[in-house]
Amino acid sequence: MVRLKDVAEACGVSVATVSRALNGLTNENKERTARICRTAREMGYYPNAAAKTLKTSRSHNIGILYEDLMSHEYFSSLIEAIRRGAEKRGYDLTFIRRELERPRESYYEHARRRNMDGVIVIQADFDSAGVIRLATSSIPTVIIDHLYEGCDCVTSDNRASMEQIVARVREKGHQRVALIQGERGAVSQERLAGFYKGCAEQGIRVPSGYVVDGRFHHPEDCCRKILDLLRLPEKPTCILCPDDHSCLGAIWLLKNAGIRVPEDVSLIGFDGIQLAQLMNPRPTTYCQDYETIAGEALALLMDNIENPESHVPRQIKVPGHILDGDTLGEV
Amino acid sequence: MVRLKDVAEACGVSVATVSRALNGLTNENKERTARICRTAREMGYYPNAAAKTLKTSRSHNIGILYEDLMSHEYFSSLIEAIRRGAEKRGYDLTFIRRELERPRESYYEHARRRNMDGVIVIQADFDSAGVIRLATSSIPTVIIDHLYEGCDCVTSDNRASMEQIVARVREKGHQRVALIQGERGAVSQERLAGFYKGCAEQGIRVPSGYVVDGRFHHPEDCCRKILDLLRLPEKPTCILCPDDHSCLGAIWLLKNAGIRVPEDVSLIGFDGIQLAQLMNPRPTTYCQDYETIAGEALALLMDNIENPESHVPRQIKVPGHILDGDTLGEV
DNA sequence: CATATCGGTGCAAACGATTGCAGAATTTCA
DNA sequence: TGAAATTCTGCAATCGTTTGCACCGATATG
Repeated sequence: MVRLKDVAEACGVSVATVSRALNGLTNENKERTARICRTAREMGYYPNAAAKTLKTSRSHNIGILYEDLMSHEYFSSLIEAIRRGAEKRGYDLTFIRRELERPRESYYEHARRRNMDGVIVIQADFDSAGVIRLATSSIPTVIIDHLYEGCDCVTSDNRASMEQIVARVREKGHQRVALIQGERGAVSQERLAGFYKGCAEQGIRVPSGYVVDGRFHHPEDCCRKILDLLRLPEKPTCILCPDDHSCLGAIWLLKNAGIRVPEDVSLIGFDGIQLAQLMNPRPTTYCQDYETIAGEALALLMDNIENPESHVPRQIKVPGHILDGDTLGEV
Repeated sequence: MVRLKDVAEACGVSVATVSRALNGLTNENKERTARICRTAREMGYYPNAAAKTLKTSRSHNIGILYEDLMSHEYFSSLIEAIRRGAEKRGYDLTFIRRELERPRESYYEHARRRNMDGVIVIQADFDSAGVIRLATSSIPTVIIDHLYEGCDCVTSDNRASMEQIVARVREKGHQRVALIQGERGAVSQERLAGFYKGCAEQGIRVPSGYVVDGRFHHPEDCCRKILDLLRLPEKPTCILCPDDHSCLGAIWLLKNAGIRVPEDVSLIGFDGIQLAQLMNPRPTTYCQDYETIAGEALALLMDNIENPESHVPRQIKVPGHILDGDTLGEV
């Protein structure tokens, strides 16, 4: 391995000079500096990240925290977008280990041990001690899809999304609209608020029993809740599902019960996963703009990393858009 | 940050002693050792990975290389499986940057700079100089879904998979079976060989023009090739697609041409992605066992990392299985 | 009792980079 | 031309670990 020292010897200067030349802490156009850079390149020199990190306590490495579900397209697309952004800014991405695996190492400790400059939380149990510890620690952290007080957060504009969806549903003539929520949390709260607001604006009455608790990414649960809703005396004509995966799974499962979508009931998804566009029926859904979400998250993180003193935590809401499919019928 | 030195002072011993105590290089049961470990824990000590790496030149970090397509379920599932395995063995995973982004940093240099102990190549242009450089370097490398001479490789048993598929297709009565290949490469070669062997065994004649070049993960291309095949004077009744994504996309696109699957033509996919099971029709496909693929890849990598001298490169073929769906009809 | 053995300990030198400091070289300006 | 100002350079300390070496006390052996 070629060290700074080797380059220094080859050039007949000190390591300090080489270090400064390579890092541009000296006049670029000076002939000697140029020669050093060229020699370094020729010798195949590249800096040792560990040494650099040790000395500067900056690793140019950021942690990605998610607990499972990476194989869901929404999350993997998000990670991919983050990766592209991080690359562009000269950062690498390392997965944070799940706490389960290493008994005594918390997320926080892992991030510290690896000298991570910051962490982006993609998907986790936001009520768990581990995540809270991380979010309230001195390590710059950005949370996606949840809201913590005093912490950088990026989410889709869940409230507005619901208002838009309700408006679209109303356009199609629906008067009886139900909502299946995902797990309790900031996202669900926002969506619920948007749902009520949208219904109020559209003059849609929401009978009790039209808003039910459910789970994200859980087709069976979603299907069960749909069947429950359809057994109500005054049954809904359109049901909003927590996400595309639940929605699509539910459609599949409903077939067994002889229920067709959208003929018997309209369904709306959430996320806008690509592959779903190859489905039959294609879900009508709300596309989250994960490119922008990733970009905003990185921007916040970079600001926090680079200006830790002046950085003020923000909560950013990213708008998405409705994608029309086949699961929302006319009434 | 708590350093070894702090623990040493608190215990009234030298840093060397603490280091040895924590790393178990001394008699565990000794009372003093136990006390040091306890104190370290109480003080919230955890080792600094950068310092450790610098000194030992082992980072316990492995690189993941893929160039795009992470949002495809097959790849994200594979990465997830690798992550779980790596975690269990005490390793972290870091993405290798695409060469495009940083003009002068190659995959090899990135891996070296970050002191990566090894690299797993998930998906890449296997003919590119960068990947070859990496695979032939001194950095332990495992390739998934390709074969390099003298390098650890793990793939599905592509040859056998095709034989099985052809047998299943024959069972359903098909006599005219065509194959759309993915990009040229080891995987396609193996599948082609398996296809011919399977056809020979089943007594299926393969007219010229029944084997066409195509692309992986490219629905439009796949659809075009299918239409071409269906224009042949003696048109096939069953077509094997390069992968599920192409197959599903093609089904969707074929609708526009008024072609129904499996009524007008049977299609077979490859990969066995989960979400496809919620589709209509569900693809009949070959499930790759990515848990096992990930496990084998890690096992090879670990062996290479830990016994670089005695390690001999191997090529492992992992069997999968056929998943029956709706796209293979009876003739 | 003297000597060899042995486990445990501390000292100090690495690993490969960055950076404050002081002095050398260069430039600026009178 | 000479002094002051400015830029560049090398020295050496440092980041937090690991580890070879020498040493020490305790135990085993003759």
